[in-house]
Amino acid sequence: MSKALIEDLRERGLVFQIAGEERFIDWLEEKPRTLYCGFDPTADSLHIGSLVPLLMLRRFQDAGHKPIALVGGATGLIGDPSFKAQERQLNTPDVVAGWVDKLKAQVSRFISFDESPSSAIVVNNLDWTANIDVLTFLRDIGKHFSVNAMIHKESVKQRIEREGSGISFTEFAYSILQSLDFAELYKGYECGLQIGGSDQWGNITGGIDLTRRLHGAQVFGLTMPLITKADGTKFGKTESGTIWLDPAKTSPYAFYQFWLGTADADVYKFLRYFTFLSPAEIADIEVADKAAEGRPQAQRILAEQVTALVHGEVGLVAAQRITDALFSGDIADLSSDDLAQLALDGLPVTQIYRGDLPPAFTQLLSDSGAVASGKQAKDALSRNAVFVNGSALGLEDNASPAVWFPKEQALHDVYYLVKVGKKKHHLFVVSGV
RNA sequence: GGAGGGGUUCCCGAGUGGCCAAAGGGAUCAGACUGUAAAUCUGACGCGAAAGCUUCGGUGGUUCGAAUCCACCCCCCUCCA
Repeated sequence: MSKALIEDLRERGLVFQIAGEERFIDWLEEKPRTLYCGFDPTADSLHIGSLVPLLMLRRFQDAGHKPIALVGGATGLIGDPSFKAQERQLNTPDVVAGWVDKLKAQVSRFISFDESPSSAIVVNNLDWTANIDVLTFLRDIGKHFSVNAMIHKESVKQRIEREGSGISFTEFAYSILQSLDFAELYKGYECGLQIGGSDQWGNITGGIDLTRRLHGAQVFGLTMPLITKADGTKFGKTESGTIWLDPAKTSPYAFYQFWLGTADADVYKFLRYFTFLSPAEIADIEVADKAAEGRPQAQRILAEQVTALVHGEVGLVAAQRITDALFSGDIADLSSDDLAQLALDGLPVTQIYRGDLPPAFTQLLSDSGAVASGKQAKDALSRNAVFVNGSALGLEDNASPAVWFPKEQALHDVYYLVKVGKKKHHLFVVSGV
């Protein structure tokens, strides 16, 4: 069972390093084990960077093990310096506490809570760190850490060695807190494995050392590779910012579109990372795509799988409905209800009275957020890249509201669907005379 | 506390009195080609429809004119104590 799990993870390329590798497989095979992964509240939502570890917890749970999702109510107050170029801004305790609650709900959706032995647990490390006093911390915990070893960790090396940066004691001590988490979870839940991104290696091995010193126990660590894109740009960011897991911050439609836009060079790898499709199924998709002309199927499958995982079937259907309407359907066929639904499903929408329309279309577009600035709108207009309900506008129309939104062309009297460029859509609801 | 080095437009990074809204690279946006790809080419890239307005850590000052010079202050880094 567990051998098959590790084999599957290796095939997917999800195993970067294992701490304690010689004994790890046997240990995992022996009986159902407890493992954990930490998620620090650095915002009011997780983003897709946390998806791989979340799914990893699920993969272990599916193989019969018990996952613990740790939300870093304490570590989130400090800030993990690992591979960060700069010291981070501290957030206030009540803000972090609010984020902890949101993250708890979010991580809970990816692992299952039944009454079985492998039922998941969510914990907050503030529970065991909040009341440690300084002297106890320094004497009982700090004594186990060698500063000599800590400053040589790759994760903080840059901050220590490179001119122009630096690291506060606060952040430097972060890895001690995370190490303590592992030891505490071992003590409280017999948790014997911590998983995390490859940047967490130093923090994980710190926890392994501490657990051995405090409890004389051998525990393990497994890291996942950093997710990279073939073009070298950072994974998980787009022009409109981070891709969040919270549908209020990134709509299911935008989320679906993000995955649909995955580069060919990355898409099969991402299928292995982000879905539960077997490596064999994924290989079949790749073969079929190679044989076929035109657009590969992999992006669509990836988008469907991941959107369903994160936003459920309902979210996926909504995302696809908008996608169909905007990219392949005929917008004139959309019913009034459909249009209203698109707005609810995440299509950006602006309501405005006809009399309040600004003097320039570029201004309307930038005010509504459809474009980043009037300059961009102007550029698009001059290249005939702006469409209202399917007909192109030019730069010469910029100052004539009657041309942008002619009454007789309104869909259901009030709707104007504006397209800027190939992919950006914005719905205007224009009322009044 | 002492000595030295820095803070430039989203990022990196040039720029030491006018030719600077500020080189170059990256990122981003739009067009062409396409598959809502990639690569490539073209254009845009502080804000503004425009006239024009606002930037180079902050505040004052010198000057016809300052990102560039002066004073004070804030922040970061290195070494020393």
